[in-house]
Amino acid sequence: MNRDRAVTSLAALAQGTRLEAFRVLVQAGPTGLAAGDLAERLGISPPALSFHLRGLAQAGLVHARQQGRFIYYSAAYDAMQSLVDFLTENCCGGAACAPARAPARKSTSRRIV
Amino acid sequence: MNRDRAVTSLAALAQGTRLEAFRVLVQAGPTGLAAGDLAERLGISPPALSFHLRGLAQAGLVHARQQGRFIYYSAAYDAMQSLVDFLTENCCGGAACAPARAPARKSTSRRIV
DNA sequence: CAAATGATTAAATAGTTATTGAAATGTTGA
DNA sequence: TCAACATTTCAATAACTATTTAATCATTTG
Repeated sequence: MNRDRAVTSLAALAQGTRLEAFRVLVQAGPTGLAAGDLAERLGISPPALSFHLRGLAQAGLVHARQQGRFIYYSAAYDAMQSLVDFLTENCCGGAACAPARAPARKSTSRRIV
Repeated sequence: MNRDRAVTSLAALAQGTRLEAFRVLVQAGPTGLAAGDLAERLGISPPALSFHLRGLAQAGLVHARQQGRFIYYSAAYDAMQSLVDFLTENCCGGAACAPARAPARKSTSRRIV
């Protein structure tokens, strides 16, 4: 995992329909779902689903396999785990993360967010 | 954490400059960095940084505090952890989920606080 | 108060993304 | 082969995102 791949993966998940599709596939398990079933479940048109699945597949977050006239999509758990590992690595400069969980200091400085 | 908040957070991280900014802040620790220092470090203009920090702040991934004329930005570790938890929850339909839930092979970095 | 500094906001623009309907591709079974 | 079905690709458009320059806001200091 590197920055560009992480951006691609994050972008793939950073959209309501795709995040929902991915989560449905995660819960569907390794067998996955046929594209048509997934489209119906999400309430979107087949071309719309195809567009979004393309993004997820390019990011490596879902796998597709053809079975007869159906194409089954399933979640790529390992890719998901790689992304999570990347996001959480080098936290706190590699040092102990304890300081990060210290309550926000009530200094004279003004909190603006 | 819900779907919409997750999408906002993922979108905030799904851009090279913002992901890089966030990672720099994560490594900078709880004190964070002044906006100017961060802009210089990333090699982008102040307005560009302001635009990107706004996205990260709205997603709750960074905190800002004013100190004199400087505004210090720091990573919100707890928000990051919430996102990671959301992404990995309900994995495999709640059933046994060895592939995705196994401890990270090369590190123990999944938890960041 | 005025000047200087750090940062944000505004306006304009180029580039990217999502959505829709129509057409095309590929697979199965009569 | 032909008809039916599942899915994808194409083309057009609307909406959103990122970047730039100029202007504005806020804080400190002379």
